[in-house]
Amino acid sequence: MVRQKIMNAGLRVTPQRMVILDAIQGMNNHPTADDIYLAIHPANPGISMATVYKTLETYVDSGLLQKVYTREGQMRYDPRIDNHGHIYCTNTGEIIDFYDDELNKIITAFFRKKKVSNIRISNISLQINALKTDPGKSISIK
Amino acid sequence: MVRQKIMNAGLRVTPQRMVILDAIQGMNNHPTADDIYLAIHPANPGISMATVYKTLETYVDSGLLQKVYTREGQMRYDPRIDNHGHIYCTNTGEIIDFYDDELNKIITAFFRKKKVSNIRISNISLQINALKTDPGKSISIK
DNA sequence: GTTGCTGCAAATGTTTTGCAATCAG
DNA sequence: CTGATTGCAAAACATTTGCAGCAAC
Repeated sequence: MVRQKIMNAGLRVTPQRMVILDAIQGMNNHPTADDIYLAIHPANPGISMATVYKTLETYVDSGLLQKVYTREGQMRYDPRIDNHGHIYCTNTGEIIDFYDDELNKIITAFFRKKKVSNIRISNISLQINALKTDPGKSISIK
Repeated sequence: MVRQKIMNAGLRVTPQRMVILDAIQGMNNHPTADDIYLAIHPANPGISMATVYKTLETYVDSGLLQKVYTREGQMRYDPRIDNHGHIYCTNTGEIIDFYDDELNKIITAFFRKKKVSNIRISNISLQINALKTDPGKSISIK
């Protein structure tokens, strides 16, 4: 399944690429390159940091992953590639996915009726900055 | 006027702070720390890079500036602190401000009617990824 | 066989830090 | 006067690069 995804993206299938793609798909925390390296290192001590970086960049270029820019400055990677937003918790540092179909439709409709000139919009996402009231519990928007 | 803003933020007024705040307010390109350093350097060769970084960070903490996270990884600073969005031009690398009052109202209304639990939303902004059709010309959304 | 991928170590670029001297209030 | 701010140089950190060897197709 991971192998298929890599092939479909037109990339060569290597053991390193399979391990890395598999790892990031099992995480839902928007890991950094280092997070991924640490996660795979015990079982794959031979895979280098440089390979992790190169592979992630390759995946972003191929559309298998998205990059998420953070307040802290280092890049994070996101296995979800649909048009979803992110909730940045100011106090806990968490980045939580946010998706709402209705809101997506509203925003899409809004831009469709606007006169947009000289650009082709490829994707629109929402960035929500928020304070987590109780850091121990999870949040919800329904 | 710059002096007043610094005082109102509860900060000590120093020549360096005045120069830096004045410089960034005259730019509307979301400058990096380096951009600001280069802009002020000719007239103020004594102001160090470290001071530029410390001062910008102080301003962000005090709410005088916003940080903008970029695809390229380095931080940019934005003198606009209202709830505005950014258009990231994939091909030119530009970051253009986007503000629409109607859209702001739509999004605010949307979240007001939602059940939001365990967070207090402080600010919501839109990130628009787009391709500039003609890199020479400017873009518009009306 | 050819092309692209990997790992290493070194390089790069940005941002932060420790600390003594200086300045604002 | 006192505590905050500055400048310097060094350090820290994330990410990229060059290149020789190796692996995928």
